[in-house]
Amino acid sequence: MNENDTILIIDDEIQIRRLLEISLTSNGYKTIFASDGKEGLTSAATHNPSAIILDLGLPDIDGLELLVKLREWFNKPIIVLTVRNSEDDIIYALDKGANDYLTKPFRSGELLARVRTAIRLNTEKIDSPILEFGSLSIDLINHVVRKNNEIVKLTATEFSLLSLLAKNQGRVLTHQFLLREIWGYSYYEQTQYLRVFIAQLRKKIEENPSKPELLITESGIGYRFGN
Amino acid sequence: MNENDTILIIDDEIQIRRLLEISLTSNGYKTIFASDGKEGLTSAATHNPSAIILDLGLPDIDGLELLVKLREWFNKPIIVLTVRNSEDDIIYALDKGANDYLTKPFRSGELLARVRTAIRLNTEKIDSPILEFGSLSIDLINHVVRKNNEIVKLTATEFSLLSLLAKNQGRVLTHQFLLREIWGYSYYEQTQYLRVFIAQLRKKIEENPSKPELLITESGIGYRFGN
DNA sequence: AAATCTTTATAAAATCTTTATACATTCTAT
DNA sequence: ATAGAATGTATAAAGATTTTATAAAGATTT
Repeated sequence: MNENDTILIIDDEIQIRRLLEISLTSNGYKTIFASDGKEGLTSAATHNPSAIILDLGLPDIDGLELLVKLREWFNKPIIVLTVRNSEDDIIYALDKGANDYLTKPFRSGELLARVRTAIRLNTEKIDSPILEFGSLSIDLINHVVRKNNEIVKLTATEFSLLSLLAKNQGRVLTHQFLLREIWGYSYYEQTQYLRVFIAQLRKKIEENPSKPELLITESGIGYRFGN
Repeated sequence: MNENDTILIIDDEIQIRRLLEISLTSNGYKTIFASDGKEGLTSAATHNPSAIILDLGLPDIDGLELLVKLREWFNKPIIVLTVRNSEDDIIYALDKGANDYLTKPFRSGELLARVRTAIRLNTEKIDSPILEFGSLSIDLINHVVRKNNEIVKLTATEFSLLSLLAKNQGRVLTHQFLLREIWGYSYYEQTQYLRVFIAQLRKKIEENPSKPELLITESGIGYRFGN
């Protein structure tokens, strides 16, 4: 379930960090910590966590500013956890892209439930468990791809790439986006990786790999799955 | 924006209903009310609201039961709004599919922000801005252009030019402006580029490329999309 | 040792730029 | 008012550049 979910905590209070670490790790999450805004930004970029818990009172920049900066590219849940209880802050944070807003002191069971909810809402509309496209089926939960009911053997990277494209069927995903999502934040220039893996996928899932009907090239932009 | 969003309020307290009605309608939402669980279920089914605000203390059945029943088929946001403040209730409600949980008394600005957030999170990945012009559609986010529902393959530059013109439908954009926006600041004299690309676009999207109806020439000035 | 991922090399394809040419429109001098 | 010049436009096509597909070698991981 949440075995691979990493939560980034951006907060400089030692006690809060301890508390969060205990309750999150004992519920199967991995945790990373950042104690100021700058560290938070780079950590989000390098680790690509499944969610961020963000304090607003940071030593270097205001948490709401950081929220806005993160939202320029970070599309996973951001849960604000802060002592600031003014309605203005709450409204501002939610309207700037926060998924939830909790005030300290907080109850750790509730926080956990809200983390679960945020992650669930973020993934459920994408992850219908089995995607079907003609004779191709992609089982996202069991990591199994079938073509004409026969299992196609894909490597981990091939599967990630295929499922990311398939989940966004009909949409052009840019080279940058694909590279950042699958290889990591700093790999956005390694376009060649994509070409190699797209070619491998086409060999495995296309009826006629030289005339692809599923994995479509958008020259100069990226790739698209299906129409 | 939220002009067509209808919110169903399932709550039997008159004062809460009045308060919610005022703040929601004055922010552009339509409201429907149900005062017990049974009415709530049928109302959700018949009106298919964009979100539900659910009180847990209902006269006929427990709100958490109703939540579970609703979630069997209702996939839009459900925001629980209740006096019940026990952590168990909060965790249970969130894990059973509530999108948010607010306790009474509540601040109406915050409630509105949470409603906005819930609706945004529910829809943001599903629909993207699509420009429609007769049989032509331009999906700006997914970078897909369709004519009579068939995908028109455009190059990156062609797409930029078309979407820039279409976003400014009816407005004349000068040669200089178009060249600077798409090719770069110093390209403002390369009017010939525009002619070449406009001609290519007309071949791809006009019914009759020699009598353009979408990409209109404004001689000596620039080009215009549509009327 | 086998499988997978990364990197390099190269040919092919697609796209963009530039040139050439024909057509259309506006302006000007008679 | 009209011939002719000047300006603006459409389009095809050649040339240059960028992007892509693919195989295969090297590195890394399992």
